[in-house]
This record gives sequence, structure tokens and C-alpha cells, in this order.
Amino acid sequence: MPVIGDVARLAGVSKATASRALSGRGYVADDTRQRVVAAASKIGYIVSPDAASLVTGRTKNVGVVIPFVNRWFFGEVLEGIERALLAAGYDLTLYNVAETGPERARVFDFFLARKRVDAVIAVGVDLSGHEVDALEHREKPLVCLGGSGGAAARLAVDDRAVGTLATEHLLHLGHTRIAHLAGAGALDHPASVAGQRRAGYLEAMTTAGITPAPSDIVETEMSTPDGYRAALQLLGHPNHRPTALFAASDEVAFGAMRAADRLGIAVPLDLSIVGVDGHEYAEMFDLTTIEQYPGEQGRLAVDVVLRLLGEGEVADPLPDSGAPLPTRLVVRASTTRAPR
Amino acid sequence: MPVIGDVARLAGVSKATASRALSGRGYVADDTRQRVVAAASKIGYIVSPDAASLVTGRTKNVGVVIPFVNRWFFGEVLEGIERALLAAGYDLTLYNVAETGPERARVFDFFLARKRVDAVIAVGVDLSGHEVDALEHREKPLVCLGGSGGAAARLAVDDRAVGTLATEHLLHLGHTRIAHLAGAGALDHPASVAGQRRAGYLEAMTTAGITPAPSDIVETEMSTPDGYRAALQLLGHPNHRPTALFAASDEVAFGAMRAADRLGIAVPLDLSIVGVDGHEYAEMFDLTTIEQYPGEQGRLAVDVVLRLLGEGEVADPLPDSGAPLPTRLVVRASTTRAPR
DNA sequence: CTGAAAGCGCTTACAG
DNA sequence: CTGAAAGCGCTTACAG
Repeated sequence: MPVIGDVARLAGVSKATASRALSGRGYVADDTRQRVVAAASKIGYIVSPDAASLVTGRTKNVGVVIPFVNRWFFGEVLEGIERALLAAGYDLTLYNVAETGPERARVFDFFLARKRVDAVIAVGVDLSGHEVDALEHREKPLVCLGGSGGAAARLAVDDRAVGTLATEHLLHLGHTRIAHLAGAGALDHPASVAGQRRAGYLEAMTTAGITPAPSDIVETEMSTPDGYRAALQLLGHPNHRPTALFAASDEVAFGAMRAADRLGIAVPLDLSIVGVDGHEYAEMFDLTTIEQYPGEQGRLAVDVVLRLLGEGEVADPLPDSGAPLPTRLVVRASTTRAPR
Repeated sequence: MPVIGDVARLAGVSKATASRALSGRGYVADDTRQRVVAAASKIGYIVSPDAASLVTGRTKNVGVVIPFVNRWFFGEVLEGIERALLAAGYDLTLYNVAETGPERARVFDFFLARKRVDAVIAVGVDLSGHEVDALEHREKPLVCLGGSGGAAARLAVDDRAVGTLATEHLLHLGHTRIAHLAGAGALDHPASVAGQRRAGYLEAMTTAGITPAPSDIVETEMSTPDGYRAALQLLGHPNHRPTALFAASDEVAFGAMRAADRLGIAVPLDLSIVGVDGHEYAEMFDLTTIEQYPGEQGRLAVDVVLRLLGEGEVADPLPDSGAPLPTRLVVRASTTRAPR
């Protein structure tokens, strides 16, 4: 395993010069640089990131905290982040933390508190004050993508507007009996994604002069199997069947479609369904949805992190700070006019 | 940011003793240790992994190379690996490499070649000789989960047997016209997962004295939308419709079910479908499948890595070396007796 | 059981 | 433009 001293010796320069030649920082005569580079590649020299980090204080490594990897939205975000980070020469250290628990505390208090990452990106996690403090205390830039909990740099779609738009789409089609398959925790955590979408739904309904029956809102984990179970419960009830359904995510919507199928409820004739996300299956299932663009969101989060870390001399670390991330209503065959 | 010198001073010992007390390596008097630990926690000391790595040569970090994160199987594996690594106090650095290309070369020749990871786990990647060499040359333990390309430590299901079993299940139900939705590259890369499953299918057919028509094997990316498209092509053809279909993965099978639905082909009455994986949606869709257990596989891969790294003094680094990972045929409503 | 010293592999002022 | 030296924060023989 060659070290920089080997390169220096072979090139006939000092370690300092070798370092400068290889890193591109500081003045080096052009032919010197070439000799050094040639020497390095000849013996297969690769800099030790640990040694470099120790002196520069930079690790070229970003921690990503994410509650799931196997949900479409999160997987796409993660892929987007990974690609962008790799392109910038950064490593990605993955912390797949669940809602809460000792494991999560360990990630924030131990893993992230060490000097191994330069910054952290939190995807869809509701951060506690303590967690944010732990990072700020270590002077680690923190970029949040969705989720909640105070952080300076936050990128998010307007989930409340998403909920309103989805609901208004259904209202506009003449539906009045509109149920909502909300994300788990929507009621208890109004600031969460699930909570915001629910609030948007409620707002649209209220504006339309409709008060949903309490049983018209059912909470579910945002997965297809859970959405399926929740929808069976909602749609299987003998009375009061809704004519339309706003699912908090496309994955929930797929489950609802399957439940409707199983119960012999025709979509969209008997039941219109709208989801959120723009999942890769949405087109195949003809699902009306509010698209968002998680891969792009991940890339954006990396942009912000890089700016915060001073890579690429850009003045404003948060170009569109405050502006919500783009979304788009895509109407497909799963929604139609309310039955007479 | 306190350093170990601060802890030592506060506890009234040398840095050496503080280091020993904190790491648990070497003799330290019990009360000394307690004083050191108290001092450390009082000032919120956390060891610098970079500095420690530099001297020990160990980073407590494992690189994971994986072609997708947003396919069910890979997502589950990744989650399993992450949990197991975290529990062992290791970090996970994620490299999401696509099939091939310059990006992939950069990961192997630069990122993984540095001293930042102690070992690498390759999930479902077909490694080239050059890639394996690059790692072995750096003396990095390499554990492969599925995929192909020579590596000492390999964990894998017997994909050929999986293909045979799935096909025999259909043969046993009286089907003779059995199509196969194979994974992309099955023909060109016989050693790949897709290739092995295809080979198993062919073997079972041949054993039954049946030669599938070339048009009965269609390759597709192993995703649901791609499976959908491939199945439309396969099932939409006016002649020769198969009565059964072996899909190379559950995700492909879901796409095929949707295609059948769209074409008015009843499953299982007109068409039996069997998949592979034990996807979380399989039960909901009543899909017959050959289950495997990716989360558990990920955990197992970590076990092997840890043994290879000498954590936990276990004699044999590969307990079940050679034995294929468990799988199980789960019969559901998507397969039935062949129509008369 | 504990401490002084060397050293892991780099980078960065500081001189020249 | 280049080099000698110091130092990043730790751990590990080596003495005692």
C-alpha cells in the first residue's frame, strides 16, 4: 500500500509538493505536477482519506438518515442523493432509522456526533429538538427533505396544498362523500407529512361545506399491504360507502384499488381514487395522482449540502429557500364523475 | 470538540491510560477506568474515528455495492445489512452502482480502493475479474450475496433449483404450455441470477419432454412496469397463448397479472402465474411464489463479514459455506390446474 | 497497572 | 515554486 512518501521519492520531490500536486491546491510547476501524477499512477497510489480528514477536518462523507429504504419515495430519494454525492466525490453513509427507540438515539448521539460525516441529510424524519441540537452543537450542516423539526435548510413539497388539491379534484368531479386514507400519525403529528395532507383534505372539505364523518378518515402505514387492509376496513363497512377516496400515498392507493377489486367495487365507476407521489406503478394502474419528484429532490438536497459545505462558490446556499418543491396533478382513469 | 487529552487531564491520567480505559483494551485499574469514563461523558467526548483508523488500520465501516435500492429484494437486503452493521457498531457506506459504465469503474478503482472501508458486501452484482482483483489486491474481504464473479465468500440461493421448482409446480398442475418472463440478460449471462432461473426452467421443461417455443421466453427488466410491458407482448399475441407463466421475480409477476387483467385473461382460470421472491405484496395479490428471505440474507452477509474481520472469535468464517440459502414454495390462488 | 514517546499518513503554514 | 517541520487525534509497544 503505497503512501505519499513513496510517490514523492519516485518523483524526486518532497511530500509537501507531492501533496500539492495531487490535490491541486497551491502552486506547483507544471512539469513537477506531471512527474508526481505519473509517479502516483505508476505505483497505484491512492490518498488515505482518514489521514487527510484528520488534518483538514473534512471527511468528504455525508450521512443520510432515512426511515425506510424500501418505500418507493424513499428509495428514489436515496438513489438521487447517492448519484449526486458520488458525482461530487463524496461518500454516503446510510442510517436507516425507524420512528423512534434506542437505536435511533444511538445514531444521533454516537454515529452522527462523531467526526465521520461533514453534514447530514435527513429524509422524511420528524426531528426532535434534541436531535437537531446534537448536530448543530457539532457544527454539522443539516439539510431536511420533508419531515418536520426545526432546521435551517429545509426542502419540502407543500403537503397541505397537495391534500387540498387532491380533494378539490374529487369535489370538482361532484363527489361529496370523500374518504381519506391518512398516513399513520396524521392526527397526532399535525406537522408531519401525513398530518399536513390530512389537514389539506380537511380544509378542502370544510371549504366545500362538508364535514367528513370521523369514520371516513382511517390511518394506515403508507405501504400497499397496509393500505389494502385499511381500505378493506373502510370500504367493507355496510353503510355509508364513500364514492371517492384520497389516499395519502400511491402505495396506499394501490392497496385500496386491490381492496376495491376484492370487494367488487368498480374503480372508477363506483369509487374514484387519487393518490400522491407519482409512483412508478401509477401509470400501469391508471392511478390519478399528485406527482412529486423524489430523485430530483434528493439531488437538490445534495446541492444544498454542497453549498453549505462551501463546495462551488455560490453565494446563496438556499436558492429557492422557502419555495415548495414542485408537484403536479396527473389525472388518469381512476377518478371520474360522481355516480348519480 | 473535546479530544482525548482533555479527558485525560480531567481524569488525571495520561492519554494512553485514557485511551485504554475508553476502548477496553489493555489493563486499567477499575477505579481509574471509572474516573476516565466519567470525565469523558462529562465533557461529551467522542473518539475521532479518523484518528483511530489511522493508527489501527480499521475503519469500522463496510462498503455495500448494490445495483438498485428501489427493488423490493434489494431494499430488504440493504435494510438487513444496515441493521446488522449498526448493531455491531459499524457504518455502512452505500455504492449504488448500475450495470456498468465509468461510474462503476470509479467506485471500484477509487472509492473502494481507498482505506475507508474494512470490507465490502456486493449484492446481486456480477463482478468482473478486474473488480475482484482490485479488492483482493487491497486485502479487503469481499462477501457476495447472489450475483456472479469469483469471490471466496459467496452466499446465494440456488437460482437454478428455484427455476426448476417453479416450473415443476406448473407442470405438476398439468400445464404444458408454460412461458417464462426471464430477467434481462438471462440468455447472455448464464451465470447471473436471471440466467440461472432460466436454466432451471429449461431443465424442468426438457425433463418433461417439452421444448418451449422461442417466443415463449421473453426477457424483461425485473420491475413491475417492465414486466407489465413484456407480459402484454407475450399474452397479447393472437396465437399460442400459454396457460401458465413463470415470472423471474414477483415484481414481474405483478406486472403480468395486471397485463392479464387488462387483456381479459382470468388468473388463474386461463393463466396460472408463479413468481419468485416472497415480495411483501405477494399475499395481497394471491401470488404463488418461491419465497426467499432477503432481510435475513443481508444479516447473514454481515455475519460473514464480521467473522472475516475477526470480530467475535469464531473459527469458521463460513459456517454453511456452499449450502444454498433457504427458499420455500408458497402456493396461493394464482396457480391452478391447467384448463382442459 | 500506568506513562512517555513514537508514529499512523497526510496537509499546511512558514520560510526561502 | 519548493521543502522542512509541525501537527491533526489517536493507539500501541515499550519501559517501569
